[in-house]
Amino acid sequence: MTETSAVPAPGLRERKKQRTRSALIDTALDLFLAKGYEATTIDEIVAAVDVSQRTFFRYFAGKEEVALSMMREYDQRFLSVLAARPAEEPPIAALAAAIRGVFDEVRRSDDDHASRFAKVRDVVENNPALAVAQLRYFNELEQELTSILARRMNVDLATDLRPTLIGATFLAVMRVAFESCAHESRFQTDEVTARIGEVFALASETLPRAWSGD
Amino acid sequence: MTETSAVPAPGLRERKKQRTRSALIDTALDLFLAKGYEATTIDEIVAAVDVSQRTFFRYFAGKEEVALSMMREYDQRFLSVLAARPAEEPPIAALAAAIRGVFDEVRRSDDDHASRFAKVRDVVENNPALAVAQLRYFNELEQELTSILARRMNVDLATDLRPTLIGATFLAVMRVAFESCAHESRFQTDEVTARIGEVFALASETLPRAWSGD
DNA sequence: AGAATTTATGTCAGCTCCTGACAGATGACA
DNA sequence: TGTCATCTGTCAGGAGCTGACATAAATTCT
Repeated sequence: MTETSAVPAPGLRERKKQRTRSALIDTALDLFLAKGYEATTIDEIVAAVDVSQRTFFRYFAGKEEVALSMMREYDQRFLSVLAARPAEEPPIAALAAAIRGVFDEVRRSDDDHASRFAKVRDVVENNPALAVAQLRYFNELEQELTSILARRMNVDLATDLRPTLIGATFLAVMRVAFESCAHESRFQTDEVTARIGEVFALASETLPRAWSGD
Repeated sequence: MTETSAVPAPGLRERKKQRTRSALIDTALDLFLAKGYEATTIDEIVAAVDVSQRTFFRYFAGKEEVALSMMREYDQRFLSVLAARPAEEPPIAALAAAIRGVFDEVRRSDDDHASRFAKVRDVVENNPALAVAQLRYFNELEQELTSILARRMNVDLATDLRPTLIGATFLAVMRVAFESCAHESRFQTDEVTARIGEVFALASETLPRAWSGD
């Protein structure tokens, strides 16, 4: 009953692909949770799903990707929500609204997503290599984010550094919020959104003061 | 004439180690510049230095480390300069002063350092994998930085998120400065310091406004 | 429906990064 | 000089990842 418009019929082939992809993600996450990320080998994952190793690497560029592929989906949603915000809105307000929008979507979606999300955060928090990979994702997100901001502010990225500055500091603040949640093992969406609100308020109070030379 | 106290005599063994370490770094960087990072294999590096592969991995945890080991040294200097700043200084001012201090040191040191620095930035900028590793370094730096800030501000890191916020945004701004330099292939220390100054001024003007809801 | 074409998957062979275990070489120190 | 600690080399092997080619399956065409 999930209807995404402009997609007449997924087709058997496409459905099978989605199924294997999901299977790979789920069993990988479960194995990571059970045995740890490093200790889990790709051979074990593909054996459990009953596909060849080569197939795995056609779906995911590497072992990290399968763990973080979901994050990327959320990032993409965030960006599209942001792009849809009215242009008159000041940058930080638009960013805050976009974050809230994504969490609303997640909350409304099937429990499946929420449980996967919790698993991913759990796995990532307990593994340095994945934390690094997550940094990379944040970095990619930052680039897409700044280009959207530049469009909104109607300036050129190469000559005007303000979109870059705002995007970078915004994501830094978000990162602080997420990490403080992780540090206290608070992964429920309600807790996370609440924390984001707190950190946002704190940032609005702290940063202007700090950067104006106080 | 560089005197680090409490080091009576380096000893032959220690000197040899330093020599191998330096040789590995230099030849690695040169090979990276000549053939590219990915295309350069560890076997080639150790062959050029005439050491076994096993030895390489005893000096560096991985291929990335040899390229970025220098960055880490600068980071350490930055942190120690920061720790030495007077406690009355506001956080951002102390951070700015520490950055300036490190660049002064670099400028005063042998040309060796400067040329290595240029090589490193060149190699890193042209390779995604290294850019990722650099993100990791930035992240480690951030943690050490925030704990120093917390000590300066005399608060607890776990309960007061302000040091984390300030540290994260400060490094974000520095990153913007560095990346804008790299984007224009400006690696001279004078150019970099000048750019840092500009970005700092821009941040002081932009961020307070953005975060106070303008 | 059957043939033709596209596309996903499997197999295999091989490269590179990285590690553990053990043996040999070399500087440190009495 | 001889003992000891430490650095280094060699070997074997596992894990991640890729290219090339063949097979199987789904889509499209006739």
